[in-house]
Amino acid sequence: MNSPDFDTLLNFFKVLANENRLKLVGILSQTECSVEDLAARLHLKEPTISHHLMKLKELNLVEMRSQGNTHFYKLNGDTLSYLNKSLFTSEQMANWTKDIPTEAWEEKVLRSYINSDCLIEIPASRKKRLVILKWLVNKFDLGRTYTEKEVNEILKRYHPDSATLRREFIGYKLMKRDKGIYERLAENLWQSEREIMKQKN
Amino acid sequence: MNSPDFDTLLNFFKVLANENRLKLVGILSQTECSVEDLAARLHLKEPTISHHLMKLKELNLVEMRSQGNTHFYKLNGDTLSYLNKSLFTSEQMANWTKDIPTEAWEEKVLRSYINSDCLIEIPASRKKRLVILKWLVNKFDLGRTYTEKEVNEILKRYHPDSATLRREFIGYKLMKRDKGIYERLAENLWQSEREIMKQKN
DNA sequence: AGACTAATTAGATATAATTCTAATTAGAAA
DNA sequence: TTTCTAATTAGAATTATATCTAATTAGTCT
Repeated sequence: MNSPDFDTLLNFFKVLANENRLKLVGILSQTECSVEDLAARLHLKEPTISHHLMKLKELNLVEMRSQGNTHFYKLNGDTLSYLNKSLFTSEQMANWTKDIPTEAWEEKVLRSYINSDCLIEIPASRKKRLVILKWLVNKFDLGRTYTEKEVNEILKRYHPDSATLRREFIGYKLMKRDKGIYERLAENLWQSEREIMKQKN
Repeated sequence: MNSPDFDTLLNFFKVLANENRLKLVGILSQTECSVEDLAARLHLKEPTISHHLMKLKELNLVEMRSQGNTHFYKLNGDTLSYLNKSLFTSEQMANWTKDIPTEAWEEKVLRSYINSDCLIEIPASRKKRLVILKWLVNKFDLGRTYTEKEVNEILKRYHPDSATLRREFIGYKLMKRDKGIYERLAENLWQSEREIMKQKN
């Protein structure tokens, strides 16, 4: 029995996020009831109760049994305990976000600072600058070295202030410099975003 | 640590019964995020995110930490697991209904068939008739016997058709008859409502 | 068959929730 | 100080939800 997906769970919360429906669940957990009876207990009209019971039934939270004209409803405890079982484990919640791209914000930053592959301006905020620098450092090959002149030449294709950008590469640990020779660093050596954010803007 | 009450739980469902808020919980369970970042990921404006985060914060579902201008939010896992722990036990749910009177429907029936202590009409439906008869049988003392004539006299105070009512007392097992002598039966000997409903109207 | 009962469906209205824009606040940088 | 940035608050507009009355359906009783 696998755990419920995002939509099922959302639906579950929506159905239970109503005072009278939650009370219905409470009542039906104790006893089997007719629509008329439930209407009297909650001081609502029968159509309203029917409407709520429909929503509960769609989720299999209640079961119905007919006896003549009367429809008796009761709780389906199995469904409840199934839904209730470890809904909020980390893995479970990670699943909900699987269709939400993590890089949405970075893409937005790139779109707003880069026009037809050219850097319009160097962002003032440290966080946004990192996004731009990560994009720029991709223009350099991994595993080969560059002289300062070479680095400047490549950077100038994107922005005139190559000196600042070159210095920032070092500051953000996207590149290392040894005796005037530059080399791109692997992603796992970069300063974590978390570390960067601990500093001031 | 006692379990949450009805209102807390209802609030919990209301807060989680929203697609974007549930997604926020999902994202924040994986990583700490700024408002700006969350807005980009969910394609919503910052004020909207702020608004949702407020609701989550009121329930202690998220925590906030400031760093300069930026507010970083993350999930408060403790609250989640507290709320998630055995919400739907029978005892728990029984608690929700403690302020809902069980007899609401019976009272409604009484109100509609009895006017200033007089029975307007004998209900056609078996279920409602039982309610009326239970009310009527209270007019007789427990532990003493009545002749048929005495029973009729008392019943006539409430409704002219005493014969029918008297016969129904026997049918519903609210009274017993032995050689023309009637006696009221204790409640625990009555036919259960469940039994009565198994019969047709 | 016709009358009655309980439940449901349809449609209208009232209430609540979501989301936006614009204005405001608080902190950081120039 | 002034400017900029990120977050929040206020207020309006859209959208969704809950509830009711009236009409319909299905089952019973006479």
